[in-house]
Amino acid sequence: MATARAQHTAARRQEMLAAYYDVLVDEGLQGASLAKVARRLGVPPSLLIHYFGTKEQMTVELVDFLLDKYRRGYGDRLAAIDDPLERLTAVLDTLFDPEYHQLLDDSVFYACFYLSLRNPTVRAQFATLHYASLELLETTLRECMAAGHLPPDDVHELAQLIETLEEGYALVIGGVADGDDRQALGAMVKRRARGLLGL
Amino acid sequence: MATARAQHTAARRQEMLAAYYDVLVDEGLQGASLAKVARRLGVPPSLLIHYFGTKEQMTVELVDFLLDKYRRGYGDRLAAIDDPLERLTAVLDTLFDPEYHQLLDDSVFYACFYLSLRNPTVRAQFATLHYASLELLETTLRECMAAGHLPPDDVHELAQLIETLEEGYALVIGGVADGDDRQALGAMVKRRARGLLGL
DNA sequence: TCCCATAGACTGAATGTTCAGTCAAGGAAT
DNA sequence: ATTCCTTGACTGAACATTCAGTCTATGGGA
Repeated sequence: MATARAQHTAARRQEMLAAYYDVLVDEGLQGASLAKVARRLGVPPSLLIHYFGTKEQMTVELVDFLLDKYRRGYGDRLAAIDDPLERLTAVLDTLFDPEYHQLLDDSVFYACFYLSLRNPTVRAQFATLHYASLELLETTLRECMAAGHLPPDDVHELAQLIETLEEGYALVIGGVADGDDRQALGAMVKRRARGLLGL
Repeated sequence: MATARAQHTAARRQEMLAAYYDVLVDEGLQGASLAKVARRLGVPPSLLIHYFGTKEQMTVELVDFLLDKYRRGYGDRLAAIDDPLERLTAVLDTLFDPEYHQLLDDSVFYACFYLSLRNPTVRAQFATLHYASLELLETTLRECMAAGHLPPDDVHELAQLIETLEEGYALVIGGVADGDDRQALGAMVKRRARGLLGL
C-alpha cells in the first residue's frame, strides 16, 4: 500500500522534476543549476540533494519523467487500438504530426538526447523507448500484412525505415522548419511513407 | 593581404577552437569551461577572452569551425562531380555511410545542434548547411531526371525526403545502434532510398 | 487507544571550488 | 613607436554538496 508519506514523497519529487524542466527551458543545459531550481520552488538547494542525492541523479530521473510522457501520452494509447489498419494509420498520423514532437520543448528534448550520448543510464532509457516504438510499428505492419491490407515485404526493414523517417522529421522541424512548414513537411513525409508501405 | 600577424592570429584561434572541441569531447557541454580549455593549451584563460571576447562568442565560432569540416570534407567534394548520376550515387553513398556521421564526435555534434536550438546565430549556421545540402540533392536529382536516369517526380519532395532520412539515420546511429548495426542500417536505408527514387 | 521511538522532511549556514570576465603591465613583432 | 599578444593576479558571483540540527508524521508496543 502507498502510505501517505510515500505519496507525498512521490508528489514532491515530481514537482521538483517539473521545476527542473522549467529551468532547463529558460536557462538551457549550461545555465540550469540546482540553485535556480530550488529558487523557483522556494526551497533551499539542499532539499533537492535530500531527495535526489546528486544533480546527476536528478537529471537521470528527469529524463525518465519526461520519456514517460511519451509512453503514457502516445505509446499506450496507440497500442490499445485493436484493428491493425486503424492502428497503423493512427501511428503514422502521430509520428508525423508536429504536435507529437512538441509534447516536450524542443531544446529540452535534445538536451536529454545529448545527455543520452554521455550517460549510459540515460542512453538505455532512450533505447528502451526507441525499441518499444519500433516493436509497435513492426507488430502493426505484420498484422496488416497478414490481413492483406499491405503487400508482403520485410516488416523489420519497413519499421526501421519509418522510425528513421520519424526521427529525421523530428530533427528537421526542430532545427530548421517552422510553423506551416512543419505541418507541410509532416504531411509530405507521411504520404511518401504510406506509399513506401504500399498503402 | 594576410600579414604575418593576421596569419598568426588565425592559426592561434584555430588551435584554441580545436582545444575547445577536445574539452567538449572529454567533459561535455556542462563541464566545458574556458579554464579547462586554457589549461589544455597551457595559457591563461584571459588569453581566450582576448581572442574571443566571451565564451558565447567562442562557442559560436566553434560551431562555424566544425561545420566547415563538413562543408570542406564533403559538400565541396560532392559538388565537384560533373556527371549527375555519378554525383547522385556519391551523395547517397556519403549520406548513409556511418563514417560521414563520425567526422565529428557524436556528442559534440549534438551539443552543437542543441546550441542551435537556443542561439539564433548557431541556428542560422545549421540552417545554411542544411539548405546547401538540400540544394545539392535537388539539383542533382533534377539533372538526373533531365538525363533520363530517373523517372520524373517532384524533385523538391524527394530531396526533402532523402534529407529527412539522412538526419534520422544520423540520430539513430548516434543514439541506439552501434558497430555493425550502423553499417547495416545505412545500407538498408540507402537501398530503400534508391528504390524510392526509382533507381 | 495511547505513547513513544524513529525515520524522514526540511532548513539554513557554511564548505571549498570553479566560473567567466577584468585589468594593468610586460614584451615581442612590425 | 606603436600595435597587440600574452601574462598572471584578481574579482565577485555562482556552483554542488555537506552538515548539524529542528520539526512532524507514522507505525509498533503497551
